[in-house]
Amino acid sequence: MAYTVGQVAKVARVTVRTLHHYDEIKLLSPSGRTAAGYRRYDDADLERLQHIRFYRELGFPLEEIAAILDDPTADPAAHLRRQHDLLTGRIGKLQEMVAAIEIAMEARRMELNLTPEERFEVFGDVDPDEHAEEARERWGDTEAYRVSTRRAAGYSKEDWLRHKAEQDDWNRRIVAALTSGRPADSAEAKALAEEHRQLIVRWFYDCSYEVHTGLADMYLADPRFTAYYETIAPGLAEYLAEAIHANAISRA
Amino acid sequence: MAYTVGQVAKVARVTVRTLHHYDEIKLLSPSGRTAAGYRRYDDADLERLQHIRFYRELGFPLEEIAAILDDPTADPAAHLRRQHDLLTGRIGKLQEMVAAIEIAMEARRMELNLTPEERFEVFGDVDPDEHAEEARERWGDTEAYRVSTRRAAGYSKEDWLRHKAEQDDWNRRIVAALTSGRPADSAEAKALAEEHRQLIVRWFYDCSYEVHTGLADMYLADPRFTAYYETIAPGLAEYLAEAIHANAISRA
DNA sequence: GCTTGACCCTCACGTCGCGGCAGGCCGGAG
DNA sequence: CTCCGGCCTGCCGCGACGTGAGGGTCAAGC
Repeated sequence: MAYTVGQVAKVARVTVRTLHHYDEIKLLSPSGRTAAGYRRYDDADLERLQHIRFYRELGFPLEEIAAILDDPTADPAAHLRRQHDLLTGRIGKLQEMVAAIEIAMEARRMELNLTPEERFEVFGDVDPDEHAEEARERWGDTEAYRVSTRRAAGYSKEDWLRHKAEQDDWNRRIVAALTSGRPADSAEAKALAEEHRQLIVRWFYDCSYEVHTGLADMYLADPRFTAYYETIAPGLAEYLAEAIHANAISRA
Repeated sequence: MAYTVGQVAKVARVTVRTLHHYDEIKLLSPSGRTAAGYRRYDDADLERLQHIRFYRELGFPLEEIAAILDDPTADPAAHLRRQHDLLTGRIGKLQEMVAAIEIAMEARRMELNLTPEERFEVFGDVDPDEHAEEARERWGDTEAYRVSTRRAAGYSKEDWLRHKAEQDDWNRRIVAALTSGRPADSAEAKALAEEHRQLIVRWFYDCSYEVHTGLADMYLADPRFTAYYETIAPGLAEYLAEAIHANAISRA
């Protein structure tokens, strides 16, 4: 029930120096000392340290942690609830970042560039300035920049032409399927959805069925992607999204 | 296409000082300067800054970020893939922490204490020491500590007795349902599952149907919780878990 | 042409959360 | 009694900026 600094450090995965520091700033002072001046920690100290570690892990400054832990109106259960909320919030934020990365990957794949503002949106809310004022320039005229980044991506010109040919071929075939009235859950449409996924895997990044259906939803939710598909054929975004979902389900 | 420090700082949500710092350590030097010595950033600089921000957000030291970004063998697409992987990894870690919090909440609810080692398990892998050597002492004899923490939780003695009565009543009724052979997806069992959830909500923490089914899985996966329910009645852990799932489905 | 205020520059010192080492005092095993 | 590992208290250093101080720059309005 009583532990030395070393023991505490080991079990809590912190260094002895850290415990000294916490003692110095009175964030966590051991409940007692031995005659020789050795720090003695008890179970309550360990519990406090666990909470400290938790908030620290989430990036809270030590001073704030002290305020949280010394708040007399918060019982232990409240701390657990708060931690639970914090975690789910963080997870949500990270999932948004994942979504942003997937957007970036798809934007790259479609040779569609993002404005600087869009590229940083993931890191927080934008102050509702103009924002879409200069939205026109995101579609055009940066051909030179595109070419340069394309070179940087490590593809040779021939690779790129081959990919473009495959992509064009696929485009033609899905437009044919759409205009000929084949339902989006038909075997043919599903096969085209699967080909779409394979195209991504071969040329860009590993795209599981889960990620693929995520993309499908994105095509509908994000006007930039919807617009991209709509320029190929009206109704294509929705058709493709449905086919992707049907394909994913039938492969599960 | 050309930005001043202030403009970059605004769009990237960093301070001017940070940009100065990145310039000092040559992590991100503006592509040019004006005659007066003003820093001028271009789109490529912004792209680099975006990556820097990303890795920084995930806690990477600047030096390492420089190494990652200056690695000539990594094309832009590879960065996106890497970032995607990093994020999903982080999410996984946070979800484990959520699970640990839920365990802690349930452990608290059941008056079951965790050993110090268990309490810190969430923060990383344990070196496979003895670990369960002294597992016996986690079940017993810390009555005094329990009482003290219970007081700290803000419940009065009467509150606690009322809760205990409710809990005992529920215990009796679910054991009756189990032994009388009522199927776990019967209306009666589902009602008892719902009561279980309400009991948690009233006395401990907000427990959605989602969290509730999470608990059900935990009762089966974690021997500590299984053992707890088994001591009340053999087969109860499984029965309750099934009833909780059935209840959650029928409420969805 | 001149002021004014917002923006930019370069030092340079301060802060936070420790890491790491020096120099010295315990404490139990042999 | 003597080790060796562990503990103690300074104290300096570092990474990633924050925060002025002291001074030049630029576009807008008079």
